[in-house]
Amino acid sequence: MTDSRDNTASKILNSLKNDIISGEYLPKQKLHIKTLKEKYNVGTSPLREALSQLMANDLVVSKNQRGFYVSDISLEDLTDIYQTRAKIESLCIEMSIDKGDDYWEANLIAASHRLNKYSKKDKPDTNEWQSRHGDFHEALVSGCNSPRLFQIRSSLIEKSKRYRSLWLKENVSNVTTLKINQNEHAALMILALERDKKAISKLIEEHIMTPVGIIKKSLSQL
Amino acid sequence: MTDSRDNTASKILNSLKNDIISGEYLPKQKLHIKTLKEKYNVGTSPLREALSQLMANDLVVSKNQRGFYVSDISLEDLTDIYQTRAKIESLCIEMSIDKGDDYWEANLIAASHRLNKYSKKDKPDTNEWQSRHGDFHEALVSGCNSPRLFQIRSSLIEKSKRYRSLWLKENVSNVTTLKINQNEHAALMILALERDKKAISKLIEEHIMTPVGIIKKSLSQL
DNA sequence: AAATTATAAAATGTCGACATTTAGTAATTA
DNA sequence: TAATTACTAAATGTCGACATTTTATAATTT
Repeated sequence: MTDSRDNTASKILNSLKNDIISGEYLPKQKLHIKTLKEKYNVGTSPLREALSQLMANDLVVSKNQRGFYVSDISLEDLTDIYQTRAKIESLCIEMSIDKGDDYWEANLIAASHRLNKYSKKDKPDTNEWQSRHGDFHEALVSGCNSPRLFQIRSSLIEKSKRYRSLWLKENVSNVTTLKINQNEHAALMILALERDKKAISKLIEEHIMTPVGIIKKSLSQL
Repeated sequence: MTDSRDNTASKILNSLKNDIISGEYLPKQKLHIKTLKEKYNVGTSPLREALSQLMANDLVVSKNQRGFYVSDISLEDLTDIYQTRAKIESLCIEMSIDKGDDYWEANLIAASHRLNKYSKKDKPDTNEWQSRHGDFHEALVSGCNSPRLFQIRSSLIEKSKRYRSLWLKENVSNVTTLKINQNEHAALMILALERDKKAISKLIEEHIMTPVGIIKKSLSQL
């Protein structure tokens, strides 16, 4: 994972990012330079460089002479993130339908199969299910073939994951919660293969917005 | 502009960013730490922190132990940037039409008027025209009311500006070139007020893609 | 002469130290 | 007692120095 050719800043960037996304550091939490230096075993410069990159990613904010903080969250931002994500995802899929070839179709069917099989399992592992779930959605959009749009999509997924992590922290993760929209996935694949842009746009937006209500409820109780 | 409360990294970040976007530093050009330190009169740490943020913005890349470089450009990326920008702009406008109120309409009419008046001027200043042009397009999308989507839009505009700067460097900037799509602006406003999503989407995408052919031609000659 | 090796110069990335600012605590005043 | 002030401790942001790596140049070998 971490290439030894990478410099120290690159090395810790991912750890730091994951720790924020996974909710180990809470919103608004202060990120003490000294503490982080000890935790990640690095010097000042690489650490600050990593934090600088996270600032550009909106995961960290800094006030001059008052250090770094995990960026704050809000109900408005939660909605905005997910809504934007839904629109972007819809856009990606529409472009996929326009441009997607036989390989895109085949790949989609394969990913769908892998997700389906695992969803029927007796004692499924959450991480594995999430991995296959992610792959399925990526297969849906992979035909759009726009690096820049993918980048936007990834960045939004990261930000939304942060909200979901905070919700999962409160509510013990159970796969059944994640499986409720099982039939939606089947419908998405069918509509994709039928190249029904209008219908799939509507469905994917709803699909993505599904967790918002639940997370919102959980967050407003904090 | 630059707040004295800001730290050094924040201060030079904008200068550095503008110098890259405006084409003062060319694609793939090496950014020597020593040279930059002298030019911007700063120490190592703030400079590297600013460069780190620009890395996250895809304007700068770094190879370990081989320093920082201005990120490369390509015809594919040019197309991708503009195409993505067109889609995002279309999305913003559609949302504006859904959500936009009387203030949005009024603001749009005002911005259109300012652009119109200036376009008819005898000896217009390029910067002033560009400013009013930018304001008009911003007025179009301002009703969408999604900070995250705006952020994406801004970031794409920055990246596309870089391509346009490189083209302008070759071809002396003349306002007439920028004015050719005058009537398109009028049409955009009318369609916005008529709330014709389908028609305005089509037009805005074409409008944004207009310069691509010209810039492409210019770049492939380099 | 071409290719390889050895040497010197330049540049990078990291660290620790220092001055400055902020935050926290005790002392003073009203 | 509450509020203000003075003081101490902690933390930040910046700099210059140093070890390491890379690049450029010269010397050596085939």
